Amino acid sequence: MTKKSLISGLNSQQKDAVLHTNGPLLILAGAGSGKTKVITHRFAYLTAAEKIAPTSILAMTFTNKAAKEMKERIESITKTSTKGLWIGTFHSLSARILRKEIDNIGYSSDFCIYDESDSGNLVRSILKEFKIHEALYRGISSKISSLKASLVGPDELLANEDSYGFDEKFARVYVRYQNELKKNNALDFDDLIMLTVKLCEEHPAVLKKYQKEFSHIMIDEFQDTNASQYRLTALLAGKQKNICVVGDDDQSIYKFRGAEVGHIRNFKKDFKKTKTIRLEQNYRSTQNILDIADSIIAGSPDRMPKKLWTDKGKGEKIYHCTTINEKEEARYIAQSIKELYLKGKYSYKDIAILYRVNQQSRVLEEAMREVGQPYKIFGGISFYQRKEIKDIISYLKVLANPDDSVSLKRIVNCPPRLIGTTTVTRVENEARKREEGLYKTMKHIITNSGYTNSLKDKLRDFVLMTEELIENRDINLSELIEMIYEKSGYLEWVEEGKVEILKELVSAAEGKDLRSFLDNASLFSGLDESGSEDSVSLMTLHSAKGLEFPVVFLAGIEDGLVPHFHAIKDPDELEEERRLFYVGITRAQDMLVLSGAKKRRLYTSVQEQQPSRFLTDIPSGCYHCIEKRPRGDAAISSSSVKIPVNLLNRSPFAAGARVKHPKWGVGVVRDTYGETDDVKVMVNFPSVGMKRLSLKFANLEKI
DNA sequence: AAACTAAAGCTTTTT
DNA sequence: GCTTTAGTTT
Repeated sequence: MTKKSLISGLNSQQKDAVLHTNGPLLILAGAGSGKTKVITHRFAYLTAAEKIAPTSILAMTFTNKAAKEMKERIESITKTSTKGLWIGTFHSLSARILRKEIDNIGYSSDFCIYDESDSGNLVRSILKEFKIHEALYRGISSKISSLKASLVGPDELLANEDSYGFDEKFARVYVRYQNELKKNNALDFDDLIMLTVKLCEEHPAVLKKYQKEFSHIMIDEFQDTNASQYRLTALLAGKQKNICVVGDDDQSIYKFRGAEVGHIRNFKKDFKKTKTIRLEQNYRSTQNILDIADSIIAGSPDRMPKKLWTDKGKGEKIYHCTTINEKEEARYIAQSIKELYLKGKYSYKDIAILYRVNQQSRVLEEAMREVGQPYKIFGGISFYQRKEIKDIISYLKVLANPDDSVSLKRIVNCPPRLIGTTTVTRVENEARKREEGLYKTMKHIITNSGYTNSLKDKLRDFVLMTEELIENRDINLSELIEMIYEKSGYLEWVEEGKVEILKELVSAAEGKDLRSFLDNASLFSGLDESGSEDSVSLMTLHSAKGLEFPVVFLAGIEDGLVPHFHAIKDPDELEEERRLFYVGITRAQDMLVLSGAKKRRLYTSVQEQQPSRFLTDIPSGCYHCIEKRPRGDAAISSSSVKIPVNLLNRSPFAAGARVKHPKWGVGVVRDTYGETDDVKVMVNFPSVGMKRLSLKFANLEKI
């Protein structure tokens, strides 16, 4: 690609951003302003025009999805593969550095990576041993995580006994946790970053090497960086300071995970001579939507000034609908979606319902079923978090790294081998005495006297099986997994219905090697979401960040939900709620509908709800209010039988079917209704628009 | 080891 | 309210 064509499709600010290749660059990228386009074109420009080696550019994102999109778009611009380049998430790229260098700080390079549940289990077993109430493990895990995110390791905590709200008991757990991780040859998510920082700080030669290697650095979603990530980027940017950060302080919504919006707001102070570029042209939303968004975010203090604009025109009206309760709200949304769909302009995948808490999805889901609209809820448990998958992954982890006692404990009695808690505790005590891992201790027990025969027999069976599997750990991974299913008896033991997903795991492993497969299993939250079917998307406001939809419904715009009642006391958290609302609004391209209920059931009690306080920041006249009262038939419809969505679409002329009419040609069925002997369908024909037809008379042909 | 009962949760969650 | 999980029973 030529130099010129790389910048030809860009607006002037985007061009400036691409062309500024030396020194720190801060790109304030408003919602929908084409930031990925800028990053990818900048990457291509650096390599094509500035002759920077692609391997010398470090491009870090937060999510695998963002990394994947970045790679794909770079590939399509440069027409070259991005394989082996330094494009990826903070965690995966850090892991890559550590695999090479971690022996410098006394770890082994074949470490395994613990996900949240693995480290949670480790914390729990420590609490148990320390006789601390086990149910506290969640809070303790998250405290450990946030300390690590702030680069406060156990040593730092002990060295500053008077800070961080020091608690001796907690400190003991923390120290022990970190020691156990090391014994298990394991790193948790936060270690991946924290230890990379430690590596760089304690080994200047290593740091220098990577500073030299990465002549240019780009960071996406910079407003989401936590202290350790910020330190890492600052270290790597080093003297060359060819660091380009892209983000939007208005969209900072992850403070609760350690993200500090100050990193982007103070970037210019930390990096002298930073050039700042604002991307303010929005290519996503109508002016009406941007006006609402602006009136909300304008009330945010300390923000970096920005004003989004569009040449799209005013667009559709924006609505705010109030209903008597959350069920009516859900029904209103589902009904509106149905009407919208029947008008034929939008398909289901163009529509999203966004909400503050997952709990809200329940009523919305119910209403969608009642009205018979297809939907998909995002953000449930992912493939790799399912119990059966985690079990098998644990087998693999043990085979790759027998020191991993957390995974070992997970599989030792699964399927049941009569090695229950008493036996495990017995082995654990022995392991502590011998200062060895569980697996080594088991091996010791079966070959030495002083233990009962029944204990030895049970453990011997398990160890022999494991040894056999370890011997085979280098064979084709799919075959290895099938061998685990067979030798462990797992496949026979597991419930009928679960066999299918175990088969999926085998095919997911096809052609991969054990180590990288395990890294991916920990570092990836799920398999690729197959988003091909036409359905409405339901998700939280948080998960919607980075996405866009032609039509967006924001449900539960009430005080207590947006802003959430946990966030109302603290001004900083309240501001984050405002930004969250802003993120929700700016997901919409053409149509935006806000809704709220007067009464809402939250847990046990029914609460009187007030409209969100943020709504008062919107000038009157910017949106239209609707007061929805339940109609007389509401009671009847709520008691009507719920028809599963998949049954609704069984007829050959179900919604979504493509049909051919002798006169009007090909069209798409949008709805069916009427009795079985006189079924009527609504068909959208591109030539003539929506038509109501009776199947009896219209000579429709399914194609 | 399955099956039951009691109890504790409960904001958001990129890795 | 409802779901998940820990603990107890058989």
